[in-house]
Amino acid sequence: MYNHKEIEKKWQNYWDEHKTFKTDAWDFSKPKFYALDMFPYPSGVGLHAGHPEGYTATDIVSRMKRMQGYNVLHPMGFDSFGLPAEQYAIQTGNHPSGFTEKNIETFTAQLKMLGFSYDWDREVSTSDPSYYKWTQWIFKQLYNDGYAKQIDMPVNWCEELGTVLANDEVIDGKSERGGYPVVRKNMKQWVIDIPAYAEKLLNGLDELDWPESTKEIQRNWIGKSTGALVEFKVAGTNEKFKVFTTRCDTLFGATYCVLSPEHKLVDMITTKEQKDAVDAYKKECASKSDLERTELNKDKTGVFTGAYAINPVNNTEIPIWISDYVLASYGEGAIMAVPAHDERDYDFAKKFNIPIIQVLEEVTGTPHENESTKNSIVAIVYDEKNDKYLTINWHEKGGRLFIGGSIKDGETPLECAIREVEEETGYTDLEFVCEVPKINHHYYAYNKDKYFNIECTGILFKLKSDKQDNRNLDDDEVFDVEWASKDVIDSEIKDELHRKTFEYTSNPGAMIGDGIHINSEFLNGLNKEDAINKMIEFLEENNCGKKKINYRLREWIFARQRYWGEPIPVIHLEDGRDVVLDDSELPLILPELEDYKGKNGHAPLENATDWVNVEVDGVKGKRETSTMPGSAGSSWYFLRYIDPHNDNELADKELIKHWMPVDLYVGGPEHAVGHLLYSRMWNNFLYDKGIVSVAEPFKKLVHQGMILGSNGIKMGKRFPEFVVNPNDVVEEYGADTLRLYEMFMGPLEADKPWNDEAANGAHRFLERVYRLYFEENKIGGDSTSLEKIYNQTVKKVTEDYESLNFNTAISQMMVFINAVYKEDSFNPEYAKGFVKLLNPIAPHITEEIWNVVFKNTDSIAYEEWPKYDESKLVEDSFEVVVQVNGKVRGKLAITDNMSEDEIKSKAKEIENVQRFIEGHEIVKEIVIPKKLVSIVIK
RNA sequence: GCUCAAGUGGCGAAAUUGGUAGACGCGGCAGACUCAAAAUCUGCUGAUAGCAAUAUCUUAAGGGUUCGAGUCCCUUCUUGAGCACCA
Repeated sequence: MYNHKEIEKKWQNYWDEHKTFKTDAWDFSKPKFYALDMFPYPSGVGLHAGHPEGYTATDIVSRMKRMQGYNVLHPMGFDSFGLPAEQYAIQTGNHPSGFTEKNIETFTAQLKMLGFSYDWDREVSTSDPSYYKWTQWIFKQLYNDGYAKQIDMPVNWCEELGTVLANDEVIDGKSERGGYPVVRKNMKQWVIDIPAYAEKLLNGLDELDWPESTKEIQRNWIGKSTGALVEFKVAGTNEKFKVFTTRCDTLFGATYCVLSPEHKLVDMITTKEQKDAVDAYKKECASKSDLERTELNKDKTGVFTGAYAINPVNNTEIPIWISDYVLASYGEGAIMAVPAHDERDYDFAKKFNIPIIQVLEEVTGTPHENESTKNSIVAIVYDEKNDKYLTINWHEKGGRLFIGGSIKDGETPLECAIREVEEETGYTDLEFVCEVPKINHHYYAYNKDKYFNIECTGILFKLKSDKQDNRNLDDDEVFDVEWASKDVIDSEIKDELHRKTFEYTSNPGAMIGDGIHINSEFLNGLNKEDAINKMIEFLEENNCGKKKINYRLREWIFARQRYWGEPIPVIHLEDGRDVVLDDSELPLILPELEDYKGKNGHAPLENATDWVNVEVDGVKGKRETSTMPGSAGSSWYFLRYIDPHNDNELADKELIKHWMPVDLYVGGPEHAVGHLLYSRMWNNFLYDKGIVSVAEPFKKLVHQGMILGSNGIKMGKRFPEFVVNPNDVVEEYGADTLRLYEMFMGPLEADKPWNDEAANGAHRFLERVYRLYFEENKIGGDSTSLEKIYNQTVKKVTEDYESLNFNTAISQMMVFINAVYKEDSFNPEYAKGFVKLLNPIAPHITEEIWNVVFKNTDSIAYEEWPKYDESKLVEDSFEVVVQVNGKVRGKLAITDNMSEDEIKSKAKEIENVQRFIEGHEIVKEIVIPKKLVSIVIK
């Protein structure tokens, strides 16, 4: 039995005293490797079981890279501004820094207890003035360049928390922290103009080695959409407004416009008659929170303003409505509505009886030369009582169809449909339900030997009664009239036009897809893409619109009415000017307060009157009292680690150039759009300023999964009996076991339930290894029979560490140890090699073996990583599988120099194979070298 | 509703380009050691049938491509994540 407590303490002390993992950042003689963990918020409860997972992953890679001769930067720090420390301060009246320091101490002790190879001399914490000096300095650069600014904007205001929240801190209209209601409110706000970097942030993603899903989340969050601005004049006035649309090709189908209720123009254009209704509606919207707005999103509401807009392409006057389905914050806060080709507009138009004009029709069938054209209908008659549809069955002459026919001169589609149903089936008692979008169909008529291109209207009827008059058929119309269920229709109606029409009638609504334009003058006949381009050309020529790219990404709200954050280094002067502090005045240190709670949503810093009131060049002013959000300090910490004690700049440029980007970054997926986007923006900005050498800070990113309770549910307050505390595991089994087990549980990225028995199994493996080295004196001999498996193990473990597949690396090491047990001994070279392979995962036990068994005085940390001999991996004989018709029927041992024919005949000699091929004709024989023989019989 | 990811034994999971499905571990069963237990070591362990050799079935369900599919294609279901009136 090995004493993990003694051994782990011993080596942790050794690493501390010898500063084993101190990195000389200026040593450029070796290749660099920067392995980074997302630094924790030092809460009062200490590390949970999930923390060590990601930290162990980077630690394993760091330790291997050191042994492979890299100069490794592997730092740790603390994201120490934030709400819990602030609430502690409010409750106790003490300054939060003491609380924070104490928590950092606890965290540090716990991290050391787990044996991570951090260079502790590089520790940073974001609440340390020597750190936030540079956070303020970066803010100042953003301010000077116009990216940090104050704007009047609607914000997410949380009354309970007394602060403004960023979009990603609001979930379903409630605050992420605490779940309190959040309402929209207009306020003057500090923001960072992250949309200015939208294009760079979007393009930068392509080159990154990140999980595809995370890149996709960021792409969606940035939400680029290419479209056009179209300018509408308001009839009878000089007013104009712009709309953003991605579908300017449908402009001929615009039958109304909608302004958001907050739109500037609303009051100016509303007519007297409509004023009361508009005002009431505006009031109703203002009192709705985001939550209520989204909850009600199915049912459209809105009010007509009484005003009309002039469609610039055809000078048609169309009504202007207001509705909260149009958001003030996106695009121009106004839209043109094309109900025929937009679902939301369709719903709205249906509800308020606004006309719908189809300007795009779907194309079915295959075009052909010399087509005749005509207009047709497809009529679908539904019998509600029996849940069946009226069809005609031509049998082998043309299969099953609905009722179809050509529109005669002077006939409307509806009249035609009624006539055709009567002529072909005799049914006359029909109720018209709806007409669906027209389809442009190409087909060949056998009976007439002609190609046709038709415009076809689909019409849906309900059968009112069985009343059936005499049919009026042509001689060649030989078919049966049959009622068919939906299943029969799905399987038997093959004609594309009829299927499509049926689909349209089953879910009536807007036609969203591509097709060719109709009712659109100069766009007629064009597809969507060509029509968009042509329309943009038209708009630009006529000065009433232009191409435009819009982003969903909003400004990053950069101020909180809280105490425990970085002060914003700006003074508001009485004469209206704002000035930013001189570099020499940074850091602007947080003043101590008597009361850390702000009153009625006012920032706590307003209480520090001595600090707030200042004079600049004889002009009185007040300091900004909002502080920066938590995401400020974490947006650049990876740069500070490179040169953490530099007083003159955020980090030495030459060092940044050498060490950036981060080679491996591991952290939870919950930061996909917050921290990971903000960091990228700051780094891109600093890159543009020439301070950082690369635009993208994190080359490779991996998200660790969650460690779930043994009940398969997220650990937490809900099921406290299933919460695993890493301290307990270290106490019982040791840090090496915790590290090994968490890495063995499954793939790093997956969520995995904890299992006490399996953790014990990991400990058993370490015991097994320990005994092999210490108790049984098994080291010695030449053990050539282990040659292959040893080399395989070195190869697999090295590759798996590199690709972060730790679970399979461990499994391979277990296979190796099992083989050694069978062999009863292994030679010193393999024994040493294995200790090195295991070291990154279980550093304490392997240091102990290296020191005591192999009598080394130095740490194993910088020993050379084992190499494998490729030639030892190659087998000289193989077991080949013999398949008959794809099923394994036998196995065959072959040597390397056997010819294909030899293998084939040997395969056929196998008794069990003969049983299956006897009396059958062999159709084919396939030989895959070194893998299998496949015999195909008839 | 839309987008993405995933579904493999009793459990956690393996399976380079399509080529022996279930490596490794947990749990279970048996044996050795022991007065006994624990620990340890050794063997067996997807299901069904059979003394066995072996056969049949089996990677959420159904279909397809292929000599051969966990892997590729289509349809459906389930779970998780993200977005949610983004014009």
